[in-house]
Parts: sequence; structure tokens; C-alpha cells
Amino acid sequence: MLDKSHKHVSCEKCAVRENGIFSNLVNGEVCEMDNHKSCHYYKKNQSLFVEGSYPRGVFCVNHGKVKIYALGDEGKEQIVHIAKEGEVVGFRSMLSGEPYKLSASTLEDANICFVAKDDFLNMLDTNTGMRNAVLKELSKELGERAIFITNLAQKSVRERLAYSLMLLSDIYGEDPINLTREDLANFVGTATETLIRLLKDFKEEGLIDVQTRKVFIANMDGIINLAGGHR
Amino acid sequence: MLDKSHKHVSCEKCAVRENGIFSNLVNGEVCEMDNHKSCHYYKKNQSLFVEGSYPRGVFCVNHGKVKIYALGDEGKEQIVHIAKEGEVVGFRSMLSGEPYKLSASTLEDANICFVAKDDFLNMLDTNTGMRNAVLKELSKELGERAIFITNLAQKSVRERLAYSLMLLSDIYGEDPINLTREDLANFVGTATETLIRLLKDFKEEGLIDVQTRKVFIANMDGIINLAGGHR
DNA sequence: CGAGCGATTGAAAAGACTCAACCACCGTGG
DNA sequence: CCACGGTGGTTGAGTCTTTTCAATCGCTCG
Repeated sequence: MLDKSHKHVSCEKCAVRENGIFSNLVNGEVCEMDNHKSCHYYKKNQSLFVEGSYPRGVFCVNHGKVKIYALGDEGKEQIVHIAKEGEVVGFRSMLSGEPYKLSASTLEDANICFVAKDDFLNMLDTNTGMRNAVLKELSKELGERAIFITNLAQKSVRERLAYSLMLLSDIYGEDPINLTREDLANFVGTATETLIRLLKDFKEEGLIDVQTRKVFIANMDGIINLAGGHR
Repeated sequence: MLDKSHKHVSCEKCAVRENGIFSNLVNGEVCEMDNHKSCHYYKKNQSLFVEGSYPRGVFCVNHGKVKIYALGDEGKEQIVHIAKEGEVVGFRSMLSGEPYKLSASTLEDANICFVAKDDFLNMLDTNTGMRNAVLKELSKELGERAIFITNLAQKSVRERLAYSLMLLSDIYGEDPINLTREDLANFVGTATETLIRLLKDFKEEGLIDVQTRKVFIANMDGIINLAGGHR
């Protein structure tokens, strides 16, 4: 499934393309993009881009998970988003014309394609469907971040962990959540030690199962309920 | 300056239009919009839209400030953004096709124009400049929210207050910040009592001046420094 | 003049963080 | 093959920021 060469991945045959903003391309456009993009194999913990630098293009995740995070004043990461297969990352800063406000790096070994800035902007100009997908995606994320802000401001760490597990289970799908304790803590927005203690509580309460670093949701209703009762 | 009738405000002559996404319209388009929009006078604390309902159009703030907020599980507001003159609010949910994730209401008496959904979307389709402005605006806000999330997760309330005052001083410009203690607390993301105590501290430290509910920045460098050292 | 909201203060409680130590697993190199 | 070092995980204890609750005050508005 995961190809360690830098072999070209065909967009046309890309099974995960439907997950992201490239889902709206018609055949000709897919071929066009195929010709312009490059594909790369990334090892775990490799950096895609860092805060402060300028975007040269966008990254399309073919396989693997990517964390998008900000660095706080004391160097602690705040993970703002975890991109899964099919998602396109790094186009926000490109559109706002600013340097990256966030950094991105792989959470696992990954295959990721790269589309250069001009090619991407060009597609955006000419392709209505994609443009709408981008608008929609940005707006949706904006709403999600507003909710995340509210959670951070008003909920306890315990509730936030439940909420985070909910989000992560969407991202990981059938697979168990597979993050270091530190990354999970940086996603929830808490200290690693606090997170570990809460995971233990959750396990004792039958909400989750834990196998080393893998977290399985054992009682989704309980989790949802703790998280605030919806979705 | 503030007209209490519902008299039509001319977009062409609107001095604050440059602050928002309507800044890129050419003359004909401005007239077009003028013909389609309606203008309304709002009293303080009037609602523009509420979480859960479906967008029918967008609101363009001509005069006054508008708070955009989410309601937490216990009914506490989390203010995510304060829109000033010229800003257009309410288009995010419209673009994502979802019901409003946030609510909006006036913080003071205000004049606000309304552009219907179809007219707005139509302009978005035909006007490249505006489309790019919207893309840029969404992306920029997304970045701002990421930073806000990081601040909430990692900074103390004290530091967050400083950061918030920085943001608010941009929004209020020459005017003093003029919010209830509760609104200010809901912007910072803390309890009202905590906020009051910190305001007192800030005043004693010469960072701010306070006249009843009005807050003046007395030492901007000090505030910026406390907030994390950069603007 | 009274009702009521917003602002303020004090005291106590709780949640979360920090610090420090320790464990466990894994890959490496001797 | 085993000792070693390093990273990631875990636990305990103490501290501290922040919240909560309760009471009081002051001002405005009808």
C-alpha cells in the first residue's frame, strides 16, 4: 500500500482523491495536474513546511497522516489539524499571500504529492468546481475552528479529550488512533502527564481500549456524551 | 454619523467599504449592489443571525460593532470575532452550505446593510477581484484562529488578555475599547471575575486606563510584550 | 424610589500544571 | 548476544492559577 520509492502516483487512479478539494476535477484536468505534480515518499516526522516560510505549492496526501501545528512561545506544539489521505494541505497561506502561519509534518511514513503554486492557482482560476470546493472547505474549517476555540475556552480537559477522540476517530476511520501521547496532548491542548492520567481514567471507565500507543474507541456513545452530547 | 432611520446608504459613498471584501468592486458592480441591498438600523444587542438557522444573505457593517460568538454547553458565549465598520459578516456558513455555526449581534447601535444570498453568490461568481478577496479573507481568518487556539491552549489568562487588548485596539482604532466586562471576558475566554481582577492589575501596572467600561491602552509596548512579544 | 443589571470583592475549592523520578521498550554497536 | 542510550510513557507530590460561589455595591431606568 505504501510505496517507498518516489514513483509517480496517478491522480486518476488515486482512490483517496474524493476526500479533498481535488474531487471536482474533470478528466482533462486530472491529466493536466498529473503532468505537473511530483510525488514523494516521506518518513515519519519529516517536515512539509514550517511557520514563517513562503508557500511554493500545495501538498496532497496520498497515504499517511500529517499534523498541522503552531509553535507556542515556549516551543510547545499546538496541533490544529490532522490531515488524512486525500486532503490537500498548505493552500491557506498561499491564498492569503502571507508566510505560513503553521507548520506541517508527517505523523507516519507517507506518500505525498506536490503541486506547484502557479499550477494550483491556475486550476483555481479556471475550474469553478474546485474553486467552490476550496471556498467550502475554508468556510467549513473556519466553523470547526470556532467550535474548537469555544471548547478550549469553556470545557474541561476531560471533555476536550472526549471531543478530540471523536474528531480523531473520524480522521482515522477504521484504524485505531495512533499518536504519541505528546502529540495527542498537543491536539487536546493539555500537558502530556494530564493526558496520560485521563487516558487511564477513560480506559477504566470502559470508554476506550489502549494497546501501547494505539487507542480504540470502545464506547462511542459515552465519548460523544462526555464531549457535549452531539455528533 | 449614525442614522436611526432605515435610509438607504450608498455603497458608492460608503467610506468604510474599503475595510472589507466589497473593496474590489468596480463602479457598475457597486451600483448593482446598491440596487439590491437594503439598509437597517439596529439597536444595541440586536441579533443578526443565530446558530442553527440558515443564511439568507450577508450583512455589511456600515456603522457599529458586531460580535460573532458561539454558545457553549452552559450557555456561555465565546466571542470569536468582533466585526468593525466595513466588514461583511455571515458569508462563511453560506459558502459551506451549512446552518450558521455561530451567532451575531450588535454591540452598539448600528447601521447594517443586507445583501441577499443569490445576489451575493452571483457577484462572487462574476467578480474575480471579490472572489479573491473572499478567498484571502477566509484564509487570513483561518490563520488568526489557529493562533487564537494556540494562545488559549498555552497562554495564561493574563497573557491572553494582553493579546486580546492588542486585537481589540486594532478593531477600535482611535476609540477606546468599549465592551461590557462580560463580553470582554467572553472574548478572552475566561470568567468575568477573573477578567475584572486582571484589568485592575493592568491598570495598577500602568498598561491601561479605565473609565467605567471604556478601556484605553496606556502602554502598548508593555501590552505587546506581555502578549508574547509580537504584533 | 425600587428593581435590576453590571461591576466588584473575598474566600474557598478545584482543576491542571510542573517537576522529578522512574520504567519500558527498541535499536545499535561493541 | 548483551549492555547501553535514548525516546516515549507513567506515576507521585506539591503548587498555583483560575474558577466558583456568595455577597455587596452602584448606577440607570421606568
